[in-house]
Order: sequence, then structure tokens, then C-alpha cells
Amino acid sequence: MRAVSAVPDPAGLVETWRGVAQCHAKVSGALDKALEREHGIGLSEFEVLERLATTEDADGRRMQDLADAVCLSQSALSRLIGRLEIAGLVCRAMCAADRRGIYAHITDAGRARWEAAQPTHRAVLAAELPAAAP
Amino acid sequence: MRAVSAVPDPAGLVETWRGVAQCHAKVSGALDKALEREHGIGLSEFEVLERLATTEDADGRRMQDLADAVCLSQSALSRLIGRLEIAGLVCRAMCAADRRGIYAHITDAGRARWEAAQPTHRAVLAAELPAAAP
DNA sequence: GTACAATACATGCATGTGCAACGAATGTGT
DNA sequence: ACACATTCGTTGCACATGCATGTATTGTAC
Repeated sequence: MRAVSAVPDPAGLVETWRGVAQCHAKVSGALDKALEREHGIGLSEFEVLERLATTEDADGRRMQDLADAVCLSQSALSRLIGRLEIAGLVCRAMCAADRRGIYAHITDAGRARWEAAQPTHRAVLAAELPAAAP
Repeated sequence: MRAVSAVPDPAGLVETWRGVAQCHAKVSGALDKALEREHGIGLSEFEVLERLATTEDADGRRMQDLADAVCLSQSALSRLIGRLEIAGLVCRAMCAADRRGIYAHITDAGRARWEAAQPTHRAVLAAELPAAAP
């Protein structure tokens, strides 16, 4: 029922885009407020913690890799990791092979914070996402 | 094929949300850059101009009404209209009935700018939206 | 009619973000 | 070995946004 994979029809395209934009605004706003209020972290912080917590590689993940995953610019991610590091939720570790690279890995406190925040995240998603994307 | 209207299943919910977020990031970034580069206005400015241009009411639209339509806070819209007014693309007019209210209406220059920018907007949408929302 | 709540918009302030420039380290060609 | 381009992350800067507050106007209760 959606013109997502259809031929680019101008009117339908705009309608689809407005739907995406509106859905994103509502849900991301609700997520950000709930996470901030109940766990003291923003949505971007949560997303990064989640990627780090669910990475099987014990070394962590590269900065650029993370930036792509959460759709942030390089600079935004650099500062975001800086904030999380000050809060003691992640650590930076130099990469031995390529000394330009940095591995970010989650700390125990960071994992605990993520586990505490996950139910909130899922609950808001369950409440807002179906309503926002009919 | 979409879990949009399905029962709130945690994993699928997260997956759907990531899809929406990624789609929004890619498309809004592309739109903003293209509009800024080719027409000197940002995506928010374009969206507001479009709402004003396609309003049948000649008086324009109320500020709060516009804020809801483009998913911006009231303060953000106030400043946005301020920028557009300085650029000569919109005008503010006091509302006679309720002197607290303000009507924003588009100028000839604003309509011309919107008409010039619309093809760019549609083209980027046609190029990025289907690719970003498969 | 006077006091009080509610609405509509503007503004001070703090913050997160992207762009451009930078520094450090690695790869490449000669 | 040396110069040069490239990649990775950080930082200075400008700016748009949201929150809280302020001001003006309207509605409501008494």
C-alpha cells in the first residue's frame, strides 16, 4: 500500500517523504525526551551505546564505523564519544595496527546504563512507532 | 512486507526504527545540501515556503499551525519566519480578530524562490527516497 | 469590573551538529 | 629515502534548535 518501491511519482513521493519526516520527528523526539528524563542520556548516546554493547568484537568499534552506523558526522561522533568518556560509559583505546585509528569500547557502567535504558527505548518505540507510521 | 502495522515485536520494531532514521538522515541531508547549494535556502525554509505557497487562504497561515505542519518548535519557527522575512520571502501580518495571532504569508519573491527550488526538491526525492526506503 | 488562568508569539540561553581546517599516521610513486 | 596524496580523528567556528521565560492579548470566574 505504499509507493515506496514504485515509479517516482512526484506527488506520491512528496507524500511519502512527509510521512517519513513526520514519523521521525515524533518518534525521535519522544525517544530523546524519555531517555533524557529517565536515564540522563540522549537518543544519540543511547544509539552509540547500543552499537557498542552489541558488538561481538571485544576491542570495540572504529569511530568512522560508528559514525556511519548512527548517521552522524565525524565531528559529532568525536564529541559524543568525548561526552560518554567523561561520563565513564565508554573508553577510547588506540589501535596498535593503525595508530591513527581509535577503538571505542563500552565500559561496565556503560553496559549497565544501556541495559537499564533499553526497556524505556523499546516501550517508547512500541507506543509511538506504530502510531506514527500507519 | 513491512512490519509497520504489525504487532509490536521488539526486534522488528528496532529494525523498522533504524530504517526510518537512516532513511530520514540520508534524504534530509541530501535535500538540505542541494537546496542550500542551488537556491540558498535550507530544507526547513523550503518546507515552510511550500506550505505557504500551497495555502488557498490568501491571508496566510498562523505560526503555530505552520510549526505543527513542519514539525518544528514554536521558537524555531518564529526565528525561521524571521529569517525568511529578512530575505523578503514572507511577510508577517497581524490578525485583526485576535491581536495575539500572526499570519505569515508568502511574497512574490518567496513564491518565485519556491517555484525555482521545487524541481530540485523533487529530483533529489526521486533519486534518494526510493533508494533509502527499499 | 477586577483578578486569574490560558493562549500566541518573541527572546535569552545552553547545547548538539555540520563544515572546514588542522595534525598525526599511513600508503604510494619515483 | 623523499615528497605527496590519503585516511583517521580532533577542534574552531557558525548556526539552527529546544527549553524556559517574558510580554501582550484574550477568555473566565467571581
